[in-house]
Amino acid sequence: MTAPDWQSLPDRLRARGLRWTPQRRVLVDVLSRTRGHVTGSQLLERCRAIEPATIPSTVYRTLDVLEELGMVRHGHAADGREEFHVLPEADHGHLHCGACGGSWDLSANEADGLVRSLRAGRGFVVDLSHVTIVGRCGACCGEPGTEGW
Amino acid sequence: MTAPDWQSLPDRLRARGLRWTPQRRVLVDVLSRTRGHVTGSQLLERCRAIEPATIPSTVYRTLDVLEELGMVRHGHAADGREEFHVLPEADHGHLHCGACGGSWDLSANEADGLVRSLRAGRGFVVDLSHVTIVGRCGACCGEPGTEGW
DNA sequence: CCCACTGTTGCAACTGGTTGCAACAGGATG
DNA sequence: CATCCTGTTGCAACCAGTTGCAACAGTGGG
Ligand SMILES: [Mn+2]
Ligand SMILES: [Mn+2]
Ligand SMILES: [Zn+2]
Ligand SMILES: [Zn+2]
Repeated sequence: MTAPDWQSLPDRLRARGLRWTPQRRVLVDVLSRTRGHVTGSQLLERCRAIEPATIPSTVYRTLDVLEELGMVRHGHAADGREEFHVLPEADHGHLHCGACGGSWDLSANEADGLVRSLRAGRGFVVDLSHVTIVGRCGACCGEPGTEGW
Repeated sequence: MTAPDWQSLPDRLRARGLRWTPQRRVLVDVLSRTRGHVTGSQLLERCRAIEPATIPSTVYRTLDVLEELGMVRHGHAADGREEFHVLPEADHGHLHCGACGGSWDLSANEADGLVRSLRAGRGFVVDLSHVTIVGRCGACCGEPGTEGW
């Protein structure tokens, strides 16, 4: 969970027998200026702003590579679509309100109870960055709401 | 969370101004013989086994209607795809091992700590049927594994 | 039994994303 | 600088699922 080192990325790719290509340069450029959550299609869009010839499959395949290298991490939004986190955020999960669409981070601290009890009771190790809890936020709780869960 | 009453479904639809159609009959027939989790495309497949002319959008739209009536409930598998639960199972979440692909139910009991603390700390009410915790199961935990999270 | 109202269907276009494959191009080597 | 190896790209087909819309068909009322 250390800060992403974009400068050394080309060398780390080559060290693994992988390559530093113009297409990867564009995506890394976009990512290095991105904070928080982004979907694949948003990243594609931003790459196309720089290089209109960008191909979807290339972007998605490169994201896979970058995830293996630990440069990004994906989770799933409430609708199940992949959402990428650019490091170096602390590992965290998400809360999502199905009524108002709001989204909040779930700190390792808050998830600690669950994480501990699953580890103790089952030996199951939780991937916190993949945890998305859907429900209804405090503000929406009393109100008649969209059943978009 | 009571047992699904497929017999009275036609009347309950009509009572809401909705209709009991041949297409819905096929899907309900399939659902009434289904236990556990199913994806939409699996249901489509099974409907087509009975009525080959079955149209995808009709199935998915009908599932939405049935979910509003409480006959099914959807969650999201580890890859984010929708997965339907046919009642009358107790409300529960899921654990999914990213290494071996295994899947286990997460009882309300086990999730209680998290549910309570989110309610207390934030007023957030968790939709347990939508909770899918991804990670690594006890068996896979030591072993070198697929990073399919 | 027929009518009219309106919910539902079929269809076609579209979205986001994935896959197999042949052509291409990093980059290590000499 | 030329060569070769193999990772990567572009493309086209495909997959699961969604949407807008015109035609269709349950259903309750007369
Ligand atoms: Mn959902
Ligand atoms: Mn995932
Ligand atoms: Zn809310
Ligand atoms: Zn496992």
